Amino acid sequence: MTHSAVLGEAPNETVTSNNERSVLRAWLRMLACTNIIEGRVRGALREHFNTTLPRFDLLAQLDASSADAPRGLTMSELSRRLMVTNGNLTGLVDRLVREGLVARVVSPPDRRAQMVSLTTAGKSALDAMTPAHAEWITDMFEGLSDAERGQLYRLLGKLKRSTQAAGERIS
Amino acid sequence: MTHSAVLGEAPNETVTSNNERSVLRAWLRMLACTNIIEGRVRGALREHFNTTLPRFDLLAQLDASSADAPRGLTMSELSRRLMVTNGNLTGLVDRLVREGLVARVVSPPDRRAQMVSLTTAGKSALDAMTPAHAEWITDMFEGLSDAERGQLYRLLGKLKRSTQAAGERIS
DNA sequence: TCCCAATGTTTTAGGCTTATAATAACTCGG
DNA sequence: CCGAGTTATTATAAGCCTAAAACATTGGGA
Repeated sequence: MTHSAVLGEAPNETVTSNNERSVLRAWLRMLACTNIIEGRVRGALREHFNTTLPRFDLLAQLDASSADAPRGLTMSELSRRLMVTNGNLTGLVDRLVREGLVARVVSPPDRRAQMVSLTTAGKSALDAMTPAHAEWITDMFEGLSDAERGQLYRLLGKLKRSTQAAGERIS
Repeated sequence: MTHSAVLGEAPNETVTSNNERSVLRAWLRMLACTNIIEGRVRGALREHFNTTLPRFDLLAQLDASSADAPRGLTMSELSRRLMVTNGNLTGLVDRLVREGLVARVVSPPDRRAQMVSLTTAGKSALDAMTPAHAEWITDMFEGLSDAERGQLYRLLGKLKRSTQAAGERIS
């Protein structure tokens, strides 16, 4: 922790502080890692199961919610949990219904709402994909020890809280 | 903004190892952080500069390459550096040309190739955005100390190498 | 009862992204 | 010099994603 880091940079030609540079370096590396891993998962889902990451995520979310909500989730609740817009979900669910993996039925008590749920075929498809998905990720993290994974997890937790704090400073 | 934080559930404890769970936890948290930060940057670029992240990235890449390649980059070279497909770049450059931020001219020595370069307006637009962009990122990393940022950077470097090793195991 | 604000969903317009196919221009061996 | 293979780019088709507007239904007062 040098003086310059605390007190600000000497008046060089550079406007960018060391502080800022170290942040940008870390961010760009994190972005690169995420994109590599996500890209591999997308490619593997396509190659092995002929599907896409958003579809897998949707099926996984429905399955995870099945204890909580055995009759399924509404479009709005699903879009909240998947952190995507309602409009996006409309098309995504359309395609999964067409493939027979999810069912969408009007909710009797509120005819505006649609209950979306996994079909038997959807559950089977998900069960086939889940172990492979876990294996792909595990394989890509193989170079990190258990301790390092824990350290990464802890740091990312701190980063997540930091981003939330930053969000509140704006709002 | 996909890949919901759902997969950490282990409905079958006997199959999913602790090892695998710790990997999935770390991965989902990293994905969450990246999506949060990237989403904020996208929103801020749109709100403050009425532009998008891919366009900003393209301008930044051209600027970063200007020492290396003062006449600009070809479409293929640009797509390699931005890690997107050629077809993607065609539309992206189209829009930036329409906005007057980049120029695209046929390369005299090889009439198949297009040299893409920043216009004066493009350079000005980039210069206006760059400090704000750095500030947004810095703000979101504020909760991490210098040492923690370094630690994160180091761990991510190891992760990146790990993913590359995993890629070679497949190929 | 009827209106209207709130809520749930879809539509629309625009942009990003990929894989694959098509087109254009270059290079080089014969 | 000419055709085959290679390389650079664009076109196409499909899907993902968002914001904003439109549409549909509900529920609670006046």
